[in-house]
Amino acid sequence: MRWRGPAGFCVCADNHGAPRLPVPMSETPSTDISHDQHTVRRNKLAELRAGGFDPFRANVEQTHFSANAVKLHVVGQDNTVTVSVAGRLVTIRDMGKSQFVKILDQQGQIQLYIKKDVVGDAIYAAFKKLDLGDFIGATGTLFLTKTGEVTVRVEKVTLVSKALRPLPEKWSGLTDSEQIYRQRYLDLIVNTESRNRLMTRSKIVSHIRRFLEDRQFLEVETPVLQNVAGGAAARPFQTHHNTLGVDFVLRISLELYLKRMLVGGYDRVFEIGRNFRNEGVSRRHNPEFTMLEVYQAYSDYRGMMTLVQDLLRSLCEKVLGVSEIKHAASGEMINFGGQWREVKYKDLIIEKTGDARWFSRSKEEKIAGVQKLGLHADLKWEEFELTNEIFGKLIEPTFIQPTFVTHLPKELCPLAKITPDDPTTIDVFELIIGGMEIAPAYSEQNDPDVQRAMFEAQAGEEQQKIDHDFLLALEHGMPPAGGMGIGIDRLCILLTGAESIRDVILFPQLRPGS
RNA sequence: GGGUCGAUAGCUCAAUGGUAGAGCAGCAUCCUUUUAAGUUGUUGGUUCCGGGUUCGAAUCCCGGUCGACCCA
Repeated sequence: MRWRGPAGFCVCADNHGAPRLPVPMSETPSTDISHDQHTVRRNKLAELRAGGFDPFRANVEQTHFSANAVKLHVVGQDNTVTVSVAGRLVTIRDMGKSQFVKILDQQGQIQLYIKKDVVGDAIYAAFKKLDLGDFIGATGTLFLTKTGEVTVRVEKVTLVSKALRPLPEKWSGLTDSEQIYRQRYLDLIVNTESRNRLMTRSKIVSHIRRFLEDRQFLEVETPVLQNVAGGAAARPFQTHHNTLGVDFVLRISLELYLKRMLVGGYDRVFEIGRNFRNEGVSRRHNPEFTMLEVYQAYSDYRGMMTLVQDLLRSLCEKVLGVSEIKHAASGEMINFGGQWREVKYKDLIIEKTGDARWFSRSKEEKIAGVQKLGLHADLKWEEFELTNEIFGKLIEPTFIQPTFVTHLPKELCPLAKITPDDPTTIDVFELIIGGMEIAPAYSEQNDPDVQRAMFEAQAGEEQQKIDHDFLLALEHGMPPAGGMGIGIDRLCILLTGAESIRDVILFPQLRPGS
């Protein structure tokens, strides 16, 4: 049954149902508040309600998103296809008795053309009272304008939701980074680049899921609240469960629970989940960040090499539609084709230090060597940390093209298998692209006794941080496996050419505003 | 945690110790194919907050808040 508005409303003359734009009952400007846009809009809202019109409707017909609608137009056949679109009013070009306006929906913008003699005086007058930012629904036919833009010739139009605050300036958008992060929704409305970048992130994550599922990997979800934060070396956030009366920490890694899944017989598993590290905030670090971890039984780190190459190539091709991307900082093109470079960690260090016997030098000699390279050497650091300073500061940033650095010192990760012919290194790789660590992968340690010993050595005086429940799981037997982690945020920085991790996170962590 | 820089109208930005301005947005006006539409007029300020210096502070000094970048 058709809804009929009370007197004073404009209901469309057609028989399609819903009431359309309201016609204000009276002009009621009293004091001049024209400078205060919020008040002006509140007054318009009150006028709508006083007229019995709902400024926040339940729904409106939407047959097409903007880009899909535009595709329906056939050149030379104007006004043959009818569409209903909906979105936020972002541009108004008022020409008196007709207007071109644009609305923004998930796919972008579409232009609408509304003519007084098509919709009638009352609807047209009401339409003129709409504000930038309001949500409207419109139905009409597609035509091509003089300048060649597919446009909806509006026959019916409905105010769907009133905006009480003005939009940021349409040309420059938002530039204040603080406001961009705190009010991301505004950034998404007015900054097309942000919109596209963050939408690309969604597509990347979605494609990763499909890619892995196609290869028989199962997605699982493991606990965020944990008794022991394992799988990485990082300070955890602490929290408390009231009714259990127990303190928990937020996870810093997905690793130990996913390996329990291998024990449980899930041979190929992955999780895309949030990790939390109570550490610094920077262009490359957010306290909460998203990791992909993948485990494949009966594979090893070399199997992960193939997997990650296939995955990244697939992402470039299917999500970005390219085979190489531009490295934002250097401008160099990163090529994802061919066999990626593979080099041993030790060889890189020896090359950089020019010292073939670097790894048998004393700690004092290593400190001197680090300083000689112009780096800060903290006297408290262990020997492997001194060496790794060279890697992190002088080697890693120079690898723009995809590079597998293999056989890292065993102290850098206690969860990988020792290299059979070198007891000082582990069977792992670190994939470097664009000067960033993108993906570490291991031949996973599955000997419970070796694992316990490595945990104990790493924990030092903090033996309570050892996850004994995980070791118990390993004693039940875990298949050999290759495992890999990819920092999704950094991957998105790389693939979208962003300058900061904050640009690929919808709501990056900030101090509370005032 | 340290250093550097920044915060002015709803938004984007001017104003270098002497009357806080412009564009967009808003308000009002003209305009029935515009593309940052155009036209005429017009409203709008706790210059981040708190102190200080000065006849006088957006501007100089001190402290704080928030942000960006660099370093740890």
